[in-house]
Amino acid sequence: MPEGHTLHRLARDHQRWFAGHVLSLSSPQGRFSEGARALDQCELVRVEAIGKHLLYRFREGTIHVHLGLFGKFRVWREAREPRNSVRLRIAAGDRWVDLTGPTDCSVWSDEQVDALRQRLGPDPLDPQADPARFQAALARRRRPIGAVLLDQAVVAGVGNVYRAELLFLGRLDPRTPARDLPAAAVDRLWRDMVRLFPVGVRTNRIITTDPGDFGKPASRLRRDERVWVYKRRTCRVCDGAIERLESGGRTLYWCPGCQG
DNA sequence: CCATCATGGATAT
DNA sequence: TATCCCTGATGGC
Repeated sequence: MPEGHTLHRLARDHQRWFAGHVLSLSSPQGRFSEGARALDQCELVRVEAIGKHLLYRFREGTIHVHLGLFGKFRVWREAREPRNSVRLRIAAGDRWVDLTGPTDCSVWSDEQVDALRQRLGPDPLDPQADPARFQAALARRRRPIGAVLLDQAVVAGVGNVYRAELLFLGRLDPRTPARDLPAAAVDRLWRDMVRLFPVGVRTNRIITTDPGDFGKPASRLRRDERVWVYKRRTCRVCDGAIERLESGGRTLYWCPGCQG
């Protein structure tokens, strides 16, 4: 789940449930006890997402959460004992939210938040994002586009599923050096992100196909129907075999017949 | 029961 | 490029 859309969806939900409320914070697992205590019973001002990062802003400080590969939130509508692995529990009114397995959950200063903004590339889910920064970053890199799309300093929020899908939609060979891409291809990558990420936020799933093609609503699509290549065996377009390629340290799925 | 794998990323070399 | 960290689901024995 945790590519950029997941974090933006969480920010939206948690903003709705918790902003303006005084929160009860705890760390049943114990590894965030100090931070939870520091901000316990403070009023949450707002929740925001930047790329794959989640920020809970209080007047007294900010809680930064990065889910990594394993992080997960679970939501309850009635009180219940948290499992032992819960790093952070947030409670207010009749909502209980438990966070397990994050790469990071810590209290940040405003300076640290600024530094994060500095080091991340433009986030296609941010209405203010500047596509020129994305174009410029690609023009500077000779590494393969497949690896470059995972670099959060180039564009914030893309993960292993979206990168495979974006490359397929653009019919791009993942091994192409980023700076060799024609302007039209770079343009298309950005436009596809701006088009698809909000679908991810809305549905809380990565969907890059057109549900209409299957004659059913997005919520009813099977997993292999929601994507063009990721973890698929055959290509929807040419029926050729989908191949796996190690790229940027992760497994990239692509169709050699269609891409390139 | 245990090994493997996963939508991520920091750090060491 | 390799190693490590975070957790949980799954499949083989």
